[in-house]
Order: sequence, then structure tokens, then C-alpha cells
Amino acid sequence: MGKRGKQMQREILTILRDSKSPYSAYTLLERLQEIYPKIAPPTVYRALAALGKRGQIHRSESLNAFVACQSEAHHQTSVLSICEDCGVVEENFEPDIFSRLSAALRKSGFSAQRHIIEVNGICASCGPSQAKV
Amino acid sequence: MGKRGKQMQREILTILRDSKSPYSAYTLLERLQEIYPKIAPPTVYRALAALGKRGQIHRSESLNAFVACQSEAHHQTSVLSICEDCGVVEENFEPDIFSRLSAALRKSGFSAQRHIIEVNGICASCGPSQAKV
DNA sequence: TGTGCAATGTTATAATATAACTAATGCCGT
DNA sequence: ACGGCATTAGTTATATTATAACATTGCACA
Repeated sequence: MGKRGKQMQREILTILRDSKSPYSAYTLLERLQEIYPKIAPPTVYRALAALGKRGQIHRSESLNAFVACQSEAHHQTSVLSICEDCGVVEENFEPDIFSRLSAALRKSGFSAQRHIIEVNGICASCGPSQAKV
Repeated sequence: MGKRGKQMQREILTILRDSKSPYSAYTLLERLQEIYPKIAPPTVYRALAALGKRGQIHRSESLNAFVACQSEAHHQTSVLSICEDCGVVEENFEPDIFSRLSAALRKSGFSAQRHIIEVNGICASCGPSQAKV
């Protein structure tokens, strides 16, 4: 990875960390074009791929969008909870669930490699017990 | 829903049931165009939406593709296991996992509405214990 | 019959993602 | 430092997935 790639990755991480809501690749592209007017989609996708491989960002498969990893520490697989109301995506660590899932599938001879768990719903701040503004 | 819509839904279900691998909307479109040469994407997407709402098909969010529901009986949420090798997608019913997941998220005040669980890996037929052809 | 709503058809385009090629960069050995 | 090679980044074009917006059809019911 050369300097430019690293820099793009840093910029993207900064943008994503400033936001609890996910960014699509093309929204990121627009943001980056404010600074680097000429960059094209592959630049963004390459940076996203590198960040993803290192576990620094997560991709929501159901939203086709990206969030910063919230736990710099583990980089372990996580459950993404997605609030339908405010759009906030949170990372939840539930190692039990992943191991149970792998175990359950192993019974049918399936060997799990990558788990995708996303849950749509209503977050604590938007829930019925909270006063709406 | 008029006659034409129902018919499209039947055609799509037939195609998907004949295949254990997922079909993309556009691959379905091509198949349908063999019979109805003039149909356009919205026709397919409308039929897919209707089938999905009734639980007769499932959409893999990570593949952007569709499979027939394998259990005409329940239409309950399921875990999709996706073989990286042969591409076969199986439905697995693990009600425990879904309730645990909802329970775990509820602890942080999140109220779950829809679960997406997809697991990539190697299926029984492709696994190391099986002779490769 | 006519009129109004829901379903379908049609056209166009938006949004997401990658292939394929070129240019630049960095690195290694001399 | 220099040439040659491999990796990274830039560029162009295009593939893939999905929906908006409007026109048309057809059916229910006054």
C-alpha cells in the first residue's frame, strides 16, 4: 500500500468515525472529492476493501453501506443493529451467538467461515419508552 | 394483484424451486424473457416483492439474489448458509438463535424487528471429508 | 356506461460495484 | 544513482442492481 492509499483510508476512517450512521461508497466519494476533486469510485472501493480486510470498518450488507468499527480493540465479528427510525448502526458483541450458529450448522455438515448478522429494529433512543421530540 | 402479476410470481417460484442456487433479479429477468420477451426490470422486482412479503422467497442480502423458501410450511425467518464452493444456499431453522439475539439486543434497549443471518462457508458436499470429483 | 382506483407496462435513470488498462511509484540489486 | 520489476494508484468504461415517474389497461361498482 502506497502513501496515497493509506491517506484515503485515514480520511475514510475519520469520516466514518465522526458518524454513527453508515455511509455509502458514493457518499464517501462525494466527501472525499471535496478534498481530492478527481478521485474515482475504484479509489474509494480499494480503500474500503483494505479497511475491511483489517477489520477497521464493517459493511452492512442490507444497507450497502459502511460504518467504522467501534471497538478498536477486538476487530471481531459483530452483530449490527440498525435503527429503522434514526438510522444509527451499533456494533454488538455476542460471541455466544456466533459459536452457537457455527455449531448448529456444523450438525448439517456445514463449516462456517464468515457470519453476517444484521438486525433491523428500533433503538433505545427512538423506542416507545422515550419521549419523542 | 392482477392475473399477470400472479403469473409472473408463479413463473419465478418455479424457476427458483428448480434451483438450489440463488438467482439475481436480472438472471430471472433473462429467464422470463424467454417466454415474455418484453418484460422489464420493474415487473420482476414487483413480483419478487410480492413473493418476499408472503415469505415464499428469501433474499440473500450478501449476494443480492433470491432463493425459494424451502419450507412451504413455516415461512419463518431462517439462517441462510451459503457454500463458497458450489454456491448452494440452504435454509436453516434456528429459532433459538433468533430469540437469543433479540434478547441480547433488548438488554441495550434495542427492539428487534427483522433479523438477517447469513453464513458463508463450505457445505457438507464440498467439505474436506468428501472426495472431490 | 362511465369514472375511478389498482395493477401493469414503459421509459428512463439512479445507485452500487468492478473490469481492464495505463501511469506512477517504490523498491531491490548492482 | 540507475535500470528493471513489482506493486499501487489513476482512468475510463461498463456491468450490475434497483427504482422513480409516468402512461396505459382493466376491472369494480355507482
